[in-house]
Amino acid sequence: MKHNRKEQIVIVAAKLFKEKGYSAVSMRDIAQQMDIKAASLYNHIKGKQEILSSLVLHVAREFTNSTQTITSQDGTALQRLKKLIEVHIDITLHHADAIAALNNDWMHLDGQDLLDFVAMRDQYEENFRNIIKQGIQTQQIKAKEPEVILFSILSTLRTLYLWNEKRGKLEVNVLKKELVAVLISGIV
Amino acid sequence: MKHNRKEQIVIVAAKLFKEKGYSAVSMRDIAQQMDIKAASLYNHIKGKQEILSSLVLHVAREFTNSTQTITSQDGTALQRLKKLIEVHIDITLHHADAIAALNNDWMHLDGQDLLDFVAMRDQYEENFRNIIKQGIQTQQIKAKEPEVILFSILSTLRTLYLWNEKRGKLEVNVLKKELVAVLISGIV
DNA sequence: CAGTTTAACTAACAATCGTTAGTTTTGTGA
DNA sequence: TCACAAAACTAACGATTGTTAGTTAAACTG
Repeated sequence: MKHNRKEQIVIVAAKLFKEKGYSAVSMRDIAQQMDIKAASLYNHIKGKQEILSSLVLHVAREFTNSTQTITSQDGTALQRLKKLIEVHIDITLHHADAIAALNNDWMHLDGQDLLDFVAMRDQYEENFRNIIKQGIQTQQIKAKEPEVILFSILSTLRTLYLWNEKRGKLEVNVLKKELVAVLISGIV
Repeated sequence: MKHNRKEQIVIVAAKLFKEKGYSAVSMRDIAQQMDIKAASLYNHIKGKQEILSSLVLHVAREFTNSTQTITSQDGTALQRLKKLIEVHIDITLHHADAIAALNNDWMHLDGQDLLDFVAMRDQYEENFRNIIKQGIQTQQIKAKEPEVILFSILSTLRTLYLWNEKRGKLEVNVLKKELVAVLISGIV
């Protein structure tokens, strides 16, 4: 199966990108990890850039789709915010390695891939921002600066991929509950 | 002044590292930004690695020193936590570019520099963790999992360098107040 | 002004980079 | 078993990497 082999390459590459970053990982590094020679990779992929864009755009699309689903359903701003956080956690845990590239290596995308990614990322943040603003309007959320809240929540979620492996992994539902509580209700 | 010139190189390099990451920035890139040739850089520095370690270890030491000052002074856990957050914000705004390398490129340090950095980082986190645990013991902090709180707060602080430039910079004291409020008291 | 250091330069090095071409091995289906 | 496709291989390419050697111009120091 050609599909299968390409996926293997992408998965292996993601792990290496996570450790050293896209630029510091060579095609020979990836090949070695698969017990083949670098030239053999090109039977399955067009080049290094394709590995990165497969990795990044695939997860970015998942984020985009999930958010649109949530905003199309009804519920209060706070309910949506909770749902958004939970979905973000799900995607993160399911694509732990790819998230690293999405966070740190997206700027090495080129051409249309870069434009597409930035557009999706902006749209995702805008969605998040609107839900927060809506929560402030309906007085479910008390703080004044929506940007600070957006920043705080998104930073935490985007860095989750690092902490989840570092720390003896909590059960998913426990993690969700704790994290939602801390992000929404604070700690005091 | 030799010192001055080296500092200039480090500052320029930090800006480039922030944009593309350590590995994607060549000595020729750095030189071009300073309007000299790459070979001329070596009149002032030993090599690329020295730029990175100057950058990263200097800021890491600032974090370490500040934390030790705070933990040596008295105050409740919550007061210390607030102070810690405020100092972290100060250092971040004062070394906006270097923070990027500290967050994303520390793994490219080598030898003793890498060991030193990891040790300082671990110690910093351990300090943070102890203050949170102390807050839970004295019941100033209500949440159960200290690790989730530590993760949430540190993630936000470590990503601040990205948001502060992106967003029309708030006045420092406003930013501190808002951020402390969101991180400590939540948003509902 | 003479002497010396500072900091720039040109040229080149070995190593490594992503990638291509051409060839051989492996596996599959008739 | 034979034919063909898939997937590995070797060898090499031009470009770029960090870095060194040797040289020259500018700037202090006596």
